[in-house]
Amino acid sequence: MNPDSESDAAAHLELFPSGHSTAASANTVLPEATVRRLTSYLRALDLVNEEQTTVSSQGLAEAAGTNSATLRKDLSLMGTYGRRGVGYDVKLLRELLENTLGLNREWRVMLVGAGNLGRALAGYAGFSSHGFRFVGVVDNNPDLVGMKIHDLDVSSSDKISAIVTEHRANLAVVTVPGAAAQHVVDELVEAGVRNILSFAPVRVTVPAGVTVRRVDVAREIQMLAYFAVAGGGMDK
Amino acid sequence: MNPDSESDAAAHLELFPSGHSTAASANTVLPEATVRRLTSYLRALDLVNEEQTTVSSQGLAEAAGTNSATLRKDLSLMGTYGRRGVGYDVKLLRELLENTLGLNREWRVMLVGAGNLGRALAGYAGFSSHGFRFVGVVDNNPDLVGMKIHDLDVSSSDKISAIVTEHRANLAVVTVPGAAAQHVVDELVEAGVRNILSFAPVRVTVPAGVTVRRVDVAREIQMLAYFAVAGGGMDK
DNA sequence: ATTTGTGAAATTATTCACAGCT
DNA sequence: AGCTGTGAATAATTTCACAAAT
Repeated sequence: MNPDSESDAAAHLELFPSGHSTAASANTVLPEATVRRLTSYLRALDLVNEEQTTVSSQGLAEAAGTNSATLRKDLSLMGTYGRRGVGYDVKLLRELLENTLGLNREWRVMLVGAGNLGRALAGYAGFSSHGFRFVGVVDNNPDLVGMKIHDLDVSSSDKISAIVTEHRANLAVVTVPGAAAQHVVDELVEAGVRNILSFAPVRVTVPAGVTVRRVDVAREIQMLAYFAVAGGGMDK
Repeated sequence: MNPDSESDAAAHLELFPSGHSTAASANTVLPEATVRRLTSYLRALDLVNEEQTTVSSQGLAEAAGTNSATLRKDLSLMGTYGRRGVGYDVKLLRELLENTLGLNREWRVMLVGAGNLGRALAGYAGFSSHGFRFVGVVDNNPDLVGMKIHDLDVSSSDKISAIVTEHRANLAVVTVPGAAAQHVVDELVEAGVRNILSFAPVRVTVPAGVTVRRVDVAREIQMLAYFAVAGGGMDK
């Protein structure tokens, strides 16, 4: 199973069950590890020299923190054609990655939870530059309702459904405490949201067809602690 | 290589190179995937009934979102002994997990970046409850210097080294913009910090022996977008 | 009667290495 | 000569399935 994804929506069937899966094009779902690296490749593309119109698997892989064989395998899964002896066209590759990742669409994001974390995310440039636009913010703290966060009015939490509908939100970011998370997610799902990024430190359950990805900060710092102790990065 | 870890410090040698790696006890470094799940098991333990003194691999795995075989394999890597026909002792298992993950130590955490994200993390209860204590906060925004964040005074960024030394910080959390990240990390490393959790959206380079774990929020939302599109969770 | 611990099998992911194109 | 695309080889991880323990 998928370690960070909490629904079955990401665990997919092979659409060409038998042998001939050569150059799968956009039909097969890519492995999660590959998708993770695709985001790195996209970011690494920003680092290539402005004048450079082409980039080698070697060069890009280094910037992205992998090796060239992995990169070529990854790209070949999307049916990409670089040019032998030359490399990959930078512009084309960026488009391919953006299309594959679904960043060419408009994602209308509903933010639930307007605390420090929510505010940090609402202001994060890395979202807006890739098609993610916040269309609504709610919080159940009355002190926050009415405040403005990056041009958006904070509404009361009982408006979730209305706002999702009005702005046709197709993605939600949840930054509420663990105790509130399941309830909030239920409401979002009920309102029709099928894609949720949750920062709450609990596992939530959702119906089939809904994907929840979780960012678990506590887990990350715990894993850091483990490798520090096990790997000798612990002083005294 | 390790997808989320940016130094070699987490990629370790097998300490018993040849065959007999049965019941590895605390000597071998665990696979990253196992460590990730250990954090889930620890969290799932909080969900077991107060009166329940023992838990089965089946029950705990379900709460943690895996299957029982994986859980038993994971625990067996730490040389654990549950009791056949009975299960695992809840209290003992929690201790084992905390010890293994290094959560029984005191982690003195230096926070660099006191923006919304930094403040959110400084106030996050999930840290303090597992041995992570913030000992200093710096920011290079003069407006923030002198402010208090959860009992800590925000200092100017040029105090990094002094504060790390004074409080013997052994872990740092970095929430600065990408452009500042490498510089900040260099200073932390120079000051002796060997374990860094970075939220900056860039890859940083560090000397061998220093571990950087990165939490990349942009990546997570992009991956969510991919699975939404590829998996049919995209309306219209 | 349960439930662990673990070899063996199956599956998945990564890396090698080189033929084939430019 | 340089660099991709990809089968084949290797490595890592997960799952099966059952003997051993209580």
